[in-house]
Amino acid sequence: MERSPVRPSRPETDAAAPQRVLDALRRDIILGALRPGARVTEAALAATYGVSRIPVREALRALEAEGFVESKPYAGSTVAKIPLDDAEDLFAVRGVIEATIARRAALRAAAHFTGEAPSTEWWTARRALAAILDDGDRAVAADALADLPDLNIRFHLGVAELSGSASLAALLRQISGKIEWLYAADVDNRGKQSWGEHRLIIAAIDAGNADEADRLMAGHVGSSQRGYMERFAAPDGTGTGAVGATGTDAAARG
Amino acid sequence: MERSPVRPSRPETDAAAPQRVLDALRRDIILGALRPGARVTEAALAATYGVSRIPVREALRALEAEGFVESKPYAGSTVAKIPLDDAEDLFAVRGVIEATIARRAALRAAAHFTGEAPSTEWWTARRALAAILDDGDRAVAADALADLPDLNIRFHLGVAELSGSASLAALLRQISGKIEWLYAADVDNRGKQSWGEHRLIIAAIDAGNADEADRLMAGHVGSSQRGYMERFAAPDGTGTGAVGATGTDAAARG
DNA sequence: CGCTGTGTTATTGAATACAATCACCGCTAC
DNA sequence: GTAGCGGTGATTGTATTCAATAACACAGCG
Repeated sequence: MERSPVRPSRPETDAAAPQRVLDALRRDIILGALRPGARVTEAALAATYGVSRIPVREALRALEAEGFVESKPYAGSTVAKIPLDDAEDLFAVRGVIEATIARRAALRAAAHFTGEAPSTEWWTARRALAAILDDGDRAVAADALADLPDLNIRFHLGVAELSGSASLAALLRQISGKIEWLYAADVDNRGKQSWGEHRLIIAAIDAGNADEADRLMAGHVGSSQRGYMERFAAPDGTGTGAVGATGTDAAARG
Repeated sequence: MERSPVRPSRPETDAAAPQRVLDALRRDIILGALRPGARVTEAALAATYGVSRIPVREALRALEAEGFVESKPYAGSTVAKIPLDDAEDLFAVRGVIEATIARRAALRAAAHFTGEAPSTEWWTARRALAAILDDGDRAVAADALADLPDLNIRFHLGVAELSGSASLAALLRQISGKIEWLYAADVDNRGKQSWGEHRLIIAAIDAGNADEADRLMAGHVGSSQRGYMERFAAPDGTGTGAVGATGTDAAARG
């Protein structure tokens, strides 16, 4: 059957395609299936995921903005270098961002005690957080440690949504991707003892105790940082171990 | 009227087109030419800039990642709401990021005293910074205050490059865009007295004095924050003025 | 008179087609 | 033997075209 003369194809719109490719690619990079320096060509990815190059392009550009790939015009994209040197600084900044988020979430909860009605988005975020906490507890009980990294990210992003600050949530999203990348570079998770701290943080937020939420979250991130530093022990001498004035300030405050 | 059968056009590749559209759009949003809530359609922008919808798409997606526009599938893009409520938190986080950057830049300079040779990129960044400082001084002398906001951004991003931390530089880039947006929402610059502090910061960095660089940069951002807060004085009561434990901690440290 | 359902329109999403550039390889000259 | 150089292939960048969805207006009905 001949086709109509000016219709060489039939574009099938699938608005979720770029998101799928983006998530899959980012997971592959963070988990190490794609090593730093590896070339990622649009055509290959398009064939892999069964879509055209256009959605693949979108995903690659998003990953470039997130810092996971590097692109040069007409020269293609490669997986970026893992920011190992930035580890301590990233933890320090993350500590401040997360503590600020926790504080703000608690202030928002406190406002609910003084008569202000919780918004719909707040309830949605709070319910999602409860589900995440339950899932994490189940995973800990079943020793399904492989599920914890993903749940951990979702917990922290959930708190960010609870805080209502889109700007801080965006910053956290950007930085936590990098940190998960650091972790997955050698080990896949930092054990389950830190999961228990999550309920304490949520309790402080629910109670509207801003100082306590700030302090607990800072300590939570700080112990995470210490666990990382003990494991990888800064083989290079770029001042690590002495740079900690800001870092420990943020992590050990309170 | 039939057209030539298989050649309806001739794509002219211009790899810089998305960047041009991105920069122009972001400037229009930050400077207020495009108000929050305004609809931005791909076709209109394509006509405006004389390119196809594809580069416009790329620019819009990048702006979405940066938080300046919001998009819904098949529904179009609108300019996002100015994050006024996040102002204090954004300043707090920016203070920590910038102080960390200054500290790291100073540590890098200190390494040069102990025998490590400066890299080519370091020299390039240092030279660019010197030029920016001179340009700013000239602008201050000529009372060309309109040039200061742009020079200010370039100064801070230049220090980020000097620090050598691509991750922190990316975070700063994201957050400083938001802060400039806040400023430009009502006033265009915060005067010229703060420009003089820049040379002091660079002097501390060049001397390799990490604590001093950290302290000066934190104070610099802190006074910027205080200037903003005095001007806009939180008309809404979202806890502003009491949220400052983290904020003032980062801003007034030292 | 208000509301709902439907048709229309405008706008985005994706697939294909073509142009421009870069990287690599072999070749030639010294 | 090595450095410089041109050709060739591969890959990205953009323009056009068609499909699908959302927003909107209007007519019909309660």
